[in-house]
Amino acid sequence: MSKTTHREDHLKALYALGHSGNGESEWVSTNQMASHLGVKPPSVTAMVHVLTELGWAEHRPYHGARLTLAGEKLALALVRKHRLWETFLVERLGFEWDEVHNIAEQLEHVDSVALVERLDRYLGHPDVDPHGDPIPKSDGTFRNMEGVMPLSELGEFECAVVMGVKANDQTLSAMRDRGLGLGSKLTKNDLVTLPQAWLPQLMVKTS
Amino acid sequence: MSKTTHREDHLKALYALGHSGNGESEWVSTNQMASHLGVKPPSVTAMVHVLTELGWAEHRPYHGARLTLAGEKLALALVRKHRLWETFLVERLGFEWDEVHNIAEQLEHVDSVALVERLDRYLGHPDVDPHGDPIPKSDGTFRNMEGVMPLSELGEFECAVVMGVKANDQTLSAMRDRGLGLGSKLTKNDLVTLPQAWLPQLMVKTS
DNA sequence: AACTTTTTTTAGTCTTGGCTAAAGTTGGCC
DNA sequence: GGCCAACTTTAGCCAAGACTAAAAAAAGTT
Repeated sequence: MSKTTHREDHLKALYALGHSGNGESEWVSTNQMASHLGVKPPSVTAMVHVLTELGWAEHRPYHGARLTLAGEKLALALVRKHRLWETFLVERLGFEWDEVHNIAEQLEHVDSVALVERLDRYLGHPDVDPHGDPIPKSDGTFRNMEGVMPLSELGEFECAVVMGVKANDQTLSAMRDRGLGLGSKLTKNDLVTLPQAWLPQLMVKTS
Repeated sequence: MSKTTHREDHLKALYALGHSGNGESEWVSTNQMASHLGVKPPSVTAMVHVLTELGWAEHRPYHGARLTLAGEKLALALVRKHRLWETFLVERLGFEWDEVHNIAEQLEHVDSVALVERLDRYLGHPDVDPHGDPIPKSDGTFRNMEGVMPLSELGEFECAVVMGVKANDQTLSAMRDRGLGLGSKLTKNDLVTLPQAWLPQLMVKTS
């Protein structure tokens, strides 16, 4: 493992264990991190010192560590890469959802901004990965999922905007051929004229 | 870099420098390998000892190293992965063929047999990568490249087709600017108008 | 409040791969 | 054939990250 990969793994552990979902980054004990990473506590202590030196984490000796804002941004970028790759592996290569974690773990450490952005575009800017976990955007924010739902579940509406597409290669290509893409505006009429199979795949929001 | 990645890099160097095209694995000096890998000669010596220990290379002190049959198999698997990823990056993600080498260099070290096989299938079992270099099959064999030679060695001809390009990223980019790519048709006239340095780099076949 | 247990950090060692400097080989040239 | 230059290996050191064992701090118990 490269120096970078090691640091990234510890950042991810801090994020995974310290992100209780409510948005606050919590203090994480070195023991927790050690068992999460499959490593002994002293190794974690050493790496936490490094992360602190880099300004990515803060450390209260004997109490634990937590990410700084900078560290959290980096962690989110990793989560983004991981979930995009998982999406690719399942939706494009046909892996089962339970086979992809280890592979994505390796792919997420590939260093290329252009690659991530192109992969994101290729996959149709998915909001969630195959496990249903949300995929952070490049700026570290999550897509606001409020009001976004499959076209099939939308009740009455005047005009809806395509916010995401969950479909395979072939379907995406067919959609593109019909001029459908992110940001496309749909009207009631489309509910009838579009292939019915697409309705659950088109994630939309009323506008 | 992981232990494995290091070994793989040295295997690849041995393959790249010792494969003169005619099929025989030649002796490669540690100096050559060192400058190819961007490392000092003593580091190469040390790794060559490791590869020898693993049965992947043989070493004649003060003369050089070369791959064993086992080493060559491993090297071919790496070349296969590298070229499949390059193909994916160009054909699916829309990268230009001069942008993909460094990214593929990282991707090729991802360890998963299933991933390579699925990627191969996803891409339609391609015979050559975006540079026109043949992609080894999983059994280590190549597509038939008979009749393909550098433009510089082509005698009389009416029309030739570009089957491959052996050039660095900069040159590739310059070629692309001139509209040159795989499948481009060349005529006698191009022998004069193209930069002379490109003639040995353009692998062509008469048609 | 003192003692014990648990957790965390520090100290010191190992491995792997890098480097420089020095010693050893090879090979060309007079 | 001997000498010099170039190349290669060996020797010895550094860095990073893992580990074990021991010391230090925190927390729980009576």
